Amino acid sequence: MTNEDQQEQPNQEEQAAGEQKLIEDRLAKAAQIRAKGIDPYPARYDRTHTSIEATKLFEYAEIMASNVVGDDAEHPKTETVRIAGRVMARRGMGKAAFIDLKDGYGSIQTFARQNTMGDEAYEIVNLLDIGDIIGVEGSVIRTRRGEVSVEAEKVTVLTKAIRPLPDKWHGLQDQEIRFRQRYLDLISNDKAMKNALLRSNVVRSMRDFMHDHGFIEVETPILVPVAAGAQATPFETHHNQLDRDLYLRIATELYLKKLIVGGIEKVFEIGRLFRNEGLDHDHNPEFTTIESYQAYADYKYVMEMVEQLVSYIAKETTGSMVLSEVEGVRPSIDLTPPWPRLDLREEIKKRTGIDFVVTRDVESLAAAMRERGIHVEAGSAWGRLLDKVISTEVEPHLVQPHFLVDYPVEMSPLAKRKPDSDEIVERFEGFVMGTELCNAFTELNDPVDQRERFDQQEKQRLEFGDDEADRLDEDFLLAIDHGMPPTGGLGLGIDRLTMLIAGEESIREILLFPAMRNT
RNA sequence: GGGCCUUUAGCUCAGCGGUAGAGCAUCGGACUUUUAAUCCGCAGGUCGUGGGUUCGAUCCCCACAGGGCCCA
Repeated sequence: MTNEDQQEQPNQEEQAAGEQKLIEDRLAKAAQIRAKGIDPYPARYDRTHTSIEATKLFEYAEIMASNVVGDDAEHPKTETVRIAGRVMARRGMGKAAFIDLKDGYGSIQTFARQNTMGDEAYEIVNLLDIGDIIGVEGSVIRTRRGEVSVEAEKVTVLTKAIRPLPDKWHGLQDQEIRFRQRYLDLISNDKAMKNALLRSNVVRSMRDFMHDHGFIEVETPILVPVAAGAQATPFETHHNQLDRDLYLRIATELYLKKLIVGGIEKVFEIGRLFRNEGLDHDHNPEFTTIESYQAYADYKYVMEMVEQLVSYIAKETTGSMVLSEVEGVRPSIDLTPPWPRLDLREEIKKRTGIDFVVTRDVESLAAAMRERGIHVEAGSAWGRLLDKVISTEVEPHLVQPHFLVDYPVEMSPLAKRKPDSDEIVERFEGFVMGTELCNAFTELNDPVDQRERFDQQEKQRLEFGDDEADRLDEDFLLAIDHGMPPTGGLGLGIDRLTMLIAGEESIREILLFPAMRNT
């Protein structure tokens, strides 16, 4: 180690300033540990208990001891345990020290005394820093101040950290560092860890639900020749050997429907989608959805499944279908089925007076919007304008869970028309807290109609320069030419669902590594 | 794309025309039951970057970059 040499050169040591000084101090301690013949980065440690398990073990011992008479009753202690974790705080007192240890499950205090450990073994305690990862072997006791603690017989350095942790009291506040170095957020802020665990539990309970309902989980291509199945701008890439341009998928929809054609009658995929669009509090260029398709079901069936699924996940992850109020963010949200179904046309009429069946062309809809002070983006297609009306005038009112039902065909190129209408399709979207949670419809399985809808989208791309218009996928049309049974399909954003359950307002609090600009 | 706020020690934050301060962490010392340990002492900063105004800029102005919040 060169830093040992540096230690002997006071000039260099004095020159080391700021962060570099902190690092050098810690490297010097690592060298001192090595000088004792101890590896500060050993390969493994046979932990016997987590912090939580060790605490429970002691509490049990305490209860047992309360039934006996004598010294054991006054000072209950457990068998020897080995715990491991990160040093979060140190309270040194010369020949004794208290160290707060945090592991992946919780925290526990350790108590090191020179006369318990022996003079030589205790020296290691003085070489510990906040942030180091250590193992502690000893009995679990309760200190005079009442804290359950592992009384160290042996302390093992498992990893010497050479950079300091954020402030132990204020945690990590800097949002930029929280997102760019999420590990620091996880170490310092309990909420970050809580959200990470919640995300995992949401996905797990979602999988459980789908499997319990007989769905088959699949994985379909992420690199695709046509970015179809949704209205969004894709990321582009290139396969060198095939010398072929490819795209990152913007939806899993069309591949999953091919599997329906193939006879997998209940199918779902949980996976990452990529959309080349801006970032804000609820958009990230990559995000995770579940899409599911069920043969012989229609959108009404899917609606019931969604409210069952979402309320089940809430119950599994929080213990209740009623999400509690989050001060300054939202009232309590009751996800208990059934959720009210609102006819889209009626709801828009109620909120704005606009009847989209009457204002059926761009000019009249734009005029009606201007009349009501709704911003009209010049050159927009009719469907885009109506989407604007819905998102600004209707969605914000849908704080408690609701379904908006029956959309105009222009906005829904993959959905089946209602039997009694050429203009309306069997589609719904679920809303909670004023934002879209899911999108679902009875799938269009008429190959002739489907081709016309794609053509319509292509026309929209040309006429209105709508880069996000859905793309014609011949391969998909070929598939449904062979016959796709009547099918109900669903797409639901998992990050947004987790936001909802967590009571977070930003998707960046849920994504462990949200997209960031270059530094 | 537009507006507003923000960037100062490793972390959390003050300061706002006369080239910087606190708490925690670090470092040295005392301390064998503390838990934001305590007590004494030291050290640590191109004040986001680049221009400009000024005798003098962390502070005022402009541009750029990162972050945040609104709007589109």
